[in-house]
Amino acid sequence: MSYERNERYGSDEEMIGDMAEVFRVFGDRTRLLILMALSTKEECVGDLTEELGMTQSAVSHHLTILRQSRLVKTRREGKSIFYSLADDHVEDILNIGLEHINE
Amino acid sequence: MSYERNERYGSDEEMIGDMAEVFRVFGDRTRLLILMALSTKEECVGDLTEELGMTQSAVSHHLTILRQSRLVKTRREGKSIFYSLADDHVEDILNIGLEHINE
DNA sequence: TCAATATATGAACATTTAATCATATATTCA
DNA sequence: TGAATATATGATTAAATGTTCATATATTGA
Repeated sequence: MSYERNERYGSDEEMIGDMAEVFRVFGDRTRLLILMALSTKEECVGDLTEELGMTQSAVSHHLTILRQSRLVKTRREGKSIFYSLADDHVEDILNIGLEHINE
Repeated sequence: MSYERNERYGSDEEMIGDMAEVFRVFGDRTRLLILMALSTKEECVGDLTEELGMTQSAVSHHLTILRQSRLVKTRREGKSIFYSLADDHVEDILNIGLEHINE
């Protein structure tokens, strides 16, 4: 395997930086729990908060990070905001991480 | 997809924690560069150090982290220690991260 | 055995990160 | 409009992380 520069990136540095950032976002227990919860169904912030047993604020901060990394997308319905995985890549990454630790 | 408990793990908590830890290790620019360098060939610490343009100490600290996470393995040859990727999973994870940012 | 070379380790420091608390911003419904 | 509910945001703090510097531990060959 060789890691060639992609057209979308002006430099390798930039590409590596983005890659590291994505992995860093996955590298948190709470965010993994959120992503796994969302892998079966979309869910609103309140339900996620209850499920995770942490403060609403903490969950919301993590959701912001996940949103900024484009790993999740949102949909508003009345007062609630429903979160779901942005695309199939997210599950692929979760699965490969799972495979790795279960090797 | 559902994330069921694996036999190897006493609890989901433990499994999630391990997964987060693996991703966290990938979530660093320098470590990604090391892993990518090692994806084509084994390499000793000195060469990696030169290639990365950082101090030998910094590189060594990162290598320790990679070793502890079992992402790389080592082989001594005289005074040099050669590092290489531990298994195919490592490249799989790199590739999927690369795919994600190039989506 | 001693000097030279390659690598690892520990302590210190600066930066980043996650959690919390308080509060702001929607949205609904009476 | 105003109260209630759901979510987001900003400041603060404690803990984790990456780098550096100094030094320790192998290994080789003279």
